[in-house]
Amino acid sequence: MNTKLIPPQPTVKRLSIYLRFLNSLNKDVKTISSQELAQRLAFNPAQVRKDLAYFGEFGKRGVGYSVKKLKEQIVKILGLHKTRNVGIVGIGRLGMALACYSGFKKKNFKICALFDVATKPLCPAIGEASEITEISQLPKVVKEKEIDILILTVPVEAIKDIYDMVMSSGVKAVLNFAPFKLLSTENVHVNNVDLSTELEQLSYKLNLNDGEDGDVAEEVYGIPSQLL
Amino acid sequence: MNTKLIPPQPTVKRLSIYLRFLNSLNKDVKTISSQELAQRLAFNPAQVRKDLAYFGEFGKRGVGYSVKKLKEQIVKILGLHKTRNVGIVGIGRLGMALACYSGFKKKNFKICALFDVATKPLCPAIGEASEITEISQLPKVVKEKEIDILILTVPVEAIKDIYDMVMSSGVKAVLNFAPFKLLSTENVHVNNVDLSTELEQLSYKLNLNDGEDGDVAEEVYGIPSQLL
DNA sequence: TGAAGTTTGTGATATTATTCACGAAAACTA
DNA sequence: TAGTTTTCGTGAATAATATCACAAACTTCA
Repeated sequence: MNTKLIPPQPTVKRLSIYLRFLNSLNKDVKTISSQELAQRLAFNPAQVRKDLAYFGEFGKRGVGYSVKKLKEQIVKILGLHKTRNVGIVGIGRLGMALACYSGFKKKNFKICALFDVATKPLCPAIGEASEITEISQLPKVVKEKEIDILILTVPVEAIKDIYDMVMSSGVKAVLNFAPFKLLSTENVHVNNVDLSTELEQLSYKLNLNDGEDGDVAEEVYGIPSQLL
Repeated sequence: MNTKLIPPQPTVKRLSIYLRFLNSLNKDVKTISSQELAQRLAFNPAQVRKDLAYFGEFGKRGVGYSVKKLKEQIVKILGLHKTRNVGIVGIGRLGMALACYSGFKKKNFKICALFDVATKPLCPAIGEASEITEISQLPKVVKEKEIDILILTVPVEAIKDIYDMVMSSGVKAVLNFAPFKLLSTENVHVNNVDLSTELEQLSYKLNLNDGEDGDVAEEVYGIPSQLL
């Protein structure tokens, strides 16, 4: 086995996707092959096997992978068995939507602080963190509540004001939704999600089709209706 | 020049990022070099040049790129000069947040229909599409309003019910936020955005740091405080 | 038991993407 | 004008990622 090698980032990304799919499976599916997994998710079977083999030998030849065991392994690899304390900075519509999203709770992400410049009316659905903390308190609260991850959903104009505060707060990871690419530092790992970029990708594809005909050939498409 | 070649997807993704950065620039910055662009965005200068060279020769040797001209070119490449009609399916918190997000309007994405199972109270900020259409009307409305892109923000349980309707509606592109990977077909290009996956990536990084010490070396970090 | 059928794990190979390195073009300097 | 500096565009080299292909391990069934 090649456990010593550093797994490539794409592999880690796919692990999330595998896990999500495994979780959606009916309870009576006890075992799954790389073939089946790959087919459903439009990956290559060898790729699935290789991804998993980076972390150990989870499969059984002639059989496939035990769904239960595989889920446990991926959870462990991704560190999802540990509870992570999450704070959200900028409680607009998007921040609120994320704060209320139940999917996070299920995966051990615990929203435990909400930061904003002003006190705003809160949705009642938020369990843990039911009030808004003034943003100047951020460094203090990050330390007190041992927040691991900050989600930034502030308007882009506000990014500059809070950047230094966030990066020096002691938080180890940041998920930034503001349309402004924040760079990782030695101490803080930043992931940028840009919703506009996603739409723009689609626009590009549409534009290709508009322009010239028959230009989007040779792409491998999945099995449309096979929704599980 | 190598205009004939098909540009790789990563290139298209970066174009969005270049454009966003160019737009954030002060008006008096007339020209920018691949060096400067790369430094700010943690890319390689040669990569920036190559990305742009796929589409033409936009730069001037010894000078750099005209910011104004470059913006225009990228807008054209991504097809952002054309107005795209967008519908949102599933008007929960996230759907509402996207519907109200002003960044889309600026980029010629026009939210012109909101679909959901039930009529819900609407936020007043939405201009164009100020009421919710019952989801069964989707195929009809997509055709009537010539909707190009559907954004799916339905709960994951609802995906199966609407999948066929969406894919056969005549829409050409889909942006799916439901935590379930939808596959593209010959006629419909799907982009999946999974917010949980993003958090899980961070969890993985945190987990690496937790586990063993000094294991996250050799990564190139950007210039932290250089926010423009 | 043994032969046929599956499916894993992985070395070898192919493909894709990034970075280097340098000639050519433009600008600036004196 | 000639020399120096800057910066592009791009072929070549490198690195990263994905796919192929096959031996080994396991199951099934006669």
